[in-house]
Amino acid sequence: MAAPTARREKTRQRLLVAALDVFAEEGFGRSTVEQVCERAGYTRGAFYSNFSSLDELFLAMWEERSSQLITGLRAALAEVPDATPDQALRAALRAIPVDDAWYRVTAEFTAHALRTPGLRRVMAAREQAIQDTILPVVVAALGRAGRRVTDAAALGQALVAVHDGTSVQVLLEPDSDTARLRREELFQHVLESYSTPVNTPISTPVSTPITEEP
Amino acid sequence: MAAPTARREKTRQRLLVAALDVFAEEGFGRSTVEQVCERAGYTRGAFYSNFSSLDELFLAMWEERSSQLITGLRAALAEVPDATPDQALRAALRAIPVDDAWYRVTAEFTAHALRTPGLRRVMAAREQAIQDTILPVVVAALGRAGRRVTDAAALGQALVAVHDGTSVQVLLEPDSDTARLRREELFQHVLESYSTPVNTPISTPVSTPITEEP
DNA sequence: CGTATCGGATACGTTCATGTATCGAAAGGG
DNA sequence: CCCTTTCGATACATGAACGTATCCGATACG
Repeated sequence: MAAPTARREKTRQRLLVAALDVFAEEGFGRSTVEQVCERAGYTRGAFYSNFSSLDELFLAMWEERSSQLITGLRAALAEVPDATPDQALRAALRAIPVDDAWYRVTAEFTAHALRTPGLRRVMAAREQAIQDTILPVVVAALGRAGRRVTDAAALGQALVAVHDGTSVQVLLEPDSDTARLRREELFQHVLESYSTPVNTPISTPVSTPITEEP
Repeated sequence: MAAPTARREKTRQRLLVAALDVFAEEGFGRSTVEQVCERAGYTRGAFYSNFSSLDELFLAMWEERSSQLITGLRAALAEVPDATPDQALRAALRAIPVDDAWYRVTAEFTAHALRTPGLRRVMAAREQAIQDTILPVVVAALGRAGRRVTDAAALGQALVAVHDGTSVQVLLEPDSDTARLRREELFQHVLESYSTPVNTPISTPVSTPITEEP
């Protein structure tokens, strides 16, 4: 009973993979248990033996997938330990590409999470994990470039926001890549805005000076 | 026949209003025609007499709602013609509050649009309209503050991205408002990054890592 | 007023997804 | 090698949502 027997694990895995595809194509709300099973090559019996509801599968799939992304991101960043901010940025963007299918699923999951109190925390935690993964690398890279980050937490939040916000724009115009270029531009502006050169002792804060300490 | 008779218009309107509520609560995919009708105080007969599918209703509702938002935004900005960038920003954020229900619906609509080719264009057009509404005001305000915008289109895209990206973060932590503060902070950084003081003759080009200006 | 048309309600039949309960086959253990 | 347990397939009953076709009341119009 304690052993998740290889077979079981495999079908579970195939169901999770199938779920992403189906949800991306049909939308979560419009997806059915049978569609997922069919795509995975099973019948509903297998499903109900592994999950109790589509909701549960959705959560499991999203958690697995997003933690895979974080892992990949961490690995990619670890490969360029001495990167400049620009290089680090590019490495990160390469590790987390703007994927159409994944974006759709994430958008729906977000909506779902916002209306399901328990899931809010899950999402918030995931977002925090992303920031915790990026920040040390970004701060270090900026440091190497002679810049000190003033408010790391704020920078982390800003980077995630920029990623999320620009992803749609990039996906909305698949043919042209001006959106993609502007996206990188924006990232660089943010990196600059949230850091100051160590040489310059005169720190000129923006309009509202916010240098807080939690 | 050409006249949409007052009665018809009223029920159509009530259906649209009900739709937003239902979609926000249940999610679009999980919503049914009957739920919408029930909330609006009609039966399915009324629905099929006005719309041919939930998809059609969804689109109609989203278009109406979002153009209302743009109208409101335009009006709010028109009321403060001599605003500083900071004032203009606050006026805009007041006109487009971060609304939980509307965000959920928008998120799902985005996902839906990304998987429905025809809707992509609709969304893209709407995004463009938003930028066209904001930009002149923002550019003017920055001008009054002695700043010239270098690349207006890029700024518009950035502002929208920041709005979208930070909205989730604000909604994810409803109790604390640090996210909300950081959101404004980020907006201000962006306004600064995409403009340069007219005094300074040395124009520092955008992309590559550069020093901060003023 | 009377009448014709329009708009929404009611009443179908049908399809489809769900969840459970049961059965058979594949692993694993002695 | 058999026996037990586990896992997924099959069968079934139920309920829900759909779309249509029809009917009736309200509204505009002569």
